Amino acid sequence: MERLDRDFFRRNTVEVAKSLIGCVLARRFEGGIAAAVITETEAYRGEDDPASHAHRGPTPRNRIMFGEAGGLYVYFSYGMHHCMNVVTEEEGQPGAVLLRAAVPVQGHGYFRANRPRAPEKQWMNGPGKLTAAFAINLAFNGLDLAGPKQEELIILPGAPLPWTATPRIGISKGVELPWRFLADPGAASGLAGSWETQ
DNA sequence: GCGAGGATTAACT
DNA sequence: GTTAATCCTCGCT
Repeated sequence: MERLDRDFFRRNTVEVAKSLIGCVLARRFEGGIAAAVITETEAYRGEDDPASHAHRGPTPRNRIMFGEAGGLYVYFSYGMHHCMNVVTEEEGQPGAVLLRAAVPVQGHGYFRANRPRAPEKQWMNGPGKLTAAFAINLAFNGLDLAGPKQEELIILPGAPLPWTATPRIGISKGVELPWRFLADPGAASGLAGSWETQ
């Protein structure tokens, strides 16, 4: 199956965030592949979005958000967690979709190894947990998910899932924008058993 | 150079 | 429901 290409990501950030629900995040580990269906995303844009890291213009940290669509923007937060985003919009226009949660569908052993203390249902039901399960860290910042060369981390198209839009979580500004998208629990549960989001 | 705060999580009471 | 953990980034001096 072919990965999502740059044209998929080079669109309005909110549209990409919706479209990613149901798509499959796939990671190549030594010896095999692990994959999970994306069930929760949030859209972050630029000047019009006070909650976005890109709101006040480019900095060394957020420069990836201003780059080519399909890039991976990883940042470190609260002294202990990483969060991963996919860059959207035309180059020069900031935008990224935060991947917040997913349901494992392949390579459970890898996820279990990366989340040794958590039960399966809580392996990746939050942004920090998702990056932990996929072993994503700052070394992945700037990785080109749409690049035909790299095989470490890609996103594959999946069956579209019904979703709901809600306000974003954990932010103090821009709280009124309904830019969080989460798969309908019923639809997601058919993929790999029940799941829940905190 | 310094200080504040953060797109969170897990372990408490 | 409350809070500690923990460190990078940014903005200001």
